[in-house]
Amino acid sequence: MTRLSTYFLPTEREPPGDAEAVSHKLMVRAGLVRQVGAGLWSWLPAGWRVHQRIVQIVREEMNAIGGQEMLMPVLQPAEPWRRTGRYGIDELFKLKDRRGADMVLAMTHEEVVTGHVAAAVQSYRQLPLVLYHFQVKERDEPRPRAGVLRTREFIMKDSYSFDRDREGLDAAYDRHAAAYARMLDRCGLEWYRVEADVGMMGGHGSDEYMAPCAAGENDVVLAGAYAANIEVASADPQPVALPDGASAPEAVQTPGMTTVDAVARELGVAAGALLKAYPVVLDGGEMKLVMVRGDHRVNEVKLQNTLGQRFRAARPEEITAQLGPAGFIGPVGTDLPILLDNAVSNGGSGSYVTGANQPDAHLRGVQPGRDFKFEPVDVRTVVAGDTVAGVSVRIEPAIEVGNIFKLGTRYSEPLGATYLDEDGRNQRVWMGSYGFGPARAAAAAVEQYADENGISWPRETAPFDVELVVLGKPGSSERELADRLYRELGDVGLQTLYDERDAGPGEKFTDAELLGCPLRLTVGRRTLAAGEIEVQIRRGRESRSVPVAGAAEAVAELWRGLP
RNA sequence: CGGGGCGUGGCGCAGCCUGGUAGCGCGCACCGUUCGGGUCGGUGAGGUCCCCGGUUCAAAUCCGGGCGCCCCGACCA
Repeated sequence: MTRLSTYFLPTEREPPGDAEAVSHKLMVRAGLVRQVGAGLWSWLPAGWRVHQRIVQIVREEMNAIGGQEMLMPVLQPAEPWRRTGRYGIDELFKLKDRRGADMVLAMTHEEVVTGHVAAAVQSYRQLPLVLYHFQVKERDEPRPRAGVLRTREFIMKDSYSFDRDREGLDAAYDRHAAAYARMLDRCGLEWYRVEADVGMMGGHGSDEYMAPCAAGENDVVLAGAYAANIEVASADPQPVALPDGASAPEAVQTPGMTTVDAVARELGVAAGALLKAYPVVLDGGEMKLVMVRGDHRVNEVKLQNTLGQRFRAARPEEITAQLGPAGFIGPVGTDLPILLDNAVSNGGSGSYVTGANQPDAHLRGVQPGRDFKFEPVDVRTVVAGDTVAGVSVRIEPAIEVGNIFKLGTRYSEPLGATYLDEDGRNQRVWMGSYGFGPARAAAAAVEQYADENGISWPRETAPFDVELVVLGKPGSSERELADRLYRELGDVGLQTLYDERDAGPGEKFTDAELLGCPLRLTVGRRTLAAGEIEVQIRRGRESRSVPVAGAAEAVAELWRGLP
């Protein structure tokens, strides 16, 4: 129960001059957050209420799957991070204590939680376990952005599952997925679960929870039941018109034409009828030639996963030495291993244009298989126009609000988390980790539901259930009734923000719609004459009236039916 | 890390090019007015012009260096 006249809710008429994202502008204007430095934010009282509500939803759903809440420190010794090989991560904040010991500020808590389990768990009888906490994470991001969407310090729920084996992990993972679906629904978000990159750490599977919105930093590929992060998405390519084949490749002069567009225009063929060469050098020094359609782009994450090892783009002098001048290279006549993207058709009657590995020349009439040997791969980035099972893909920006990950023995091995099974044999613990960002969930809700008047919170995450606005001068009969209604709203369990400031109606209405509580009650002369109170539903701004008698209960009933 | 931009009362901005008493709107304080969509009038407070150095009789303004912040890209265990 909160009176606005004494509440710290500094609203602004103008957004920060440097804000771009809707959530950034509105969360600052509504008085929810304030910036302290790049990627560093304070949560003011109303904003913190939102954060706390989301935390509580997550807590309830984690407890429902048997999670046990605990707390681990942000400041940690560096040693376990060295053991797991994560000390070298650029984003990891590193510091020394007064004795000169190396310390880190944790970006996640695998090292510490696994250490506890390693020390305390000896028997299969102590497994499985799900441990979690809400704790500050520190990440020295190269580029914080968009208000609280990408920050250097943020609170995350991270949970960790510990099981005897892969089957146990799979079950824990599935339980988390079910919990995540419930918590995201309760947060009122539109969301997708998408296949994600498991990253260089290997691992056994990963899904991301994405909230689509304009300010999102990730692209998700959607087609019917298919949903994947564009980093790992696969789809069937849009068809392309190919020139007829020839009996053999024929060289054509293309002076100075080093781009796909220039060559396609000169030869009068579609960009997709060209083969683009992307030479890469593997960790061991071996060079391979990756080929994709001219209208496609190599997806480095997919290529990484295909190669199964680190790689870098070849340097111009390496390209010249092994193939030919950059801009004119191709797969014909080279001994390099060739990886050909699946979007390139082979076996048909059509043919492609490629670089000739000679200055100012391309080859046309090239047919994969006949003119060069290759290994088929899927390494391109999905584009609009592609299809999955016949359905055209949509590509939408989205915010990652959660990520679940099958770690396997990635951490239990270096940190020595083992147990004895029934036969007395030492076995490694199988782990999963599961993150969720309440701040991002809050920002995503702002992004998804804001209108030209401000924020429109989902029912369960709003800072208050109801904002009660009283009009009329201090001491008027409206004030008296509103004071009573304020108490009654509390009695029926509604969290209410009471705007009893000595301010004009316009200012109060504007502020209420900016803050975006699901319901706004107005006590004023106009409807009071008819024995009624106005209730505005923030989302859609539809207004209706309830009788003064029994108003609080009627409002509570209305609130329960909101999204 | 590459590219671009910004830094002037609490917020949003002008002034800088062409050096000469620091301005506007909103907000804030007080008085009156008004009370269903940021009402109106009056009075007033509030600024190391990001920092350091240089040029100059004189620097918010010109020059050099630094710091901070934003946007695009790269990156994002």
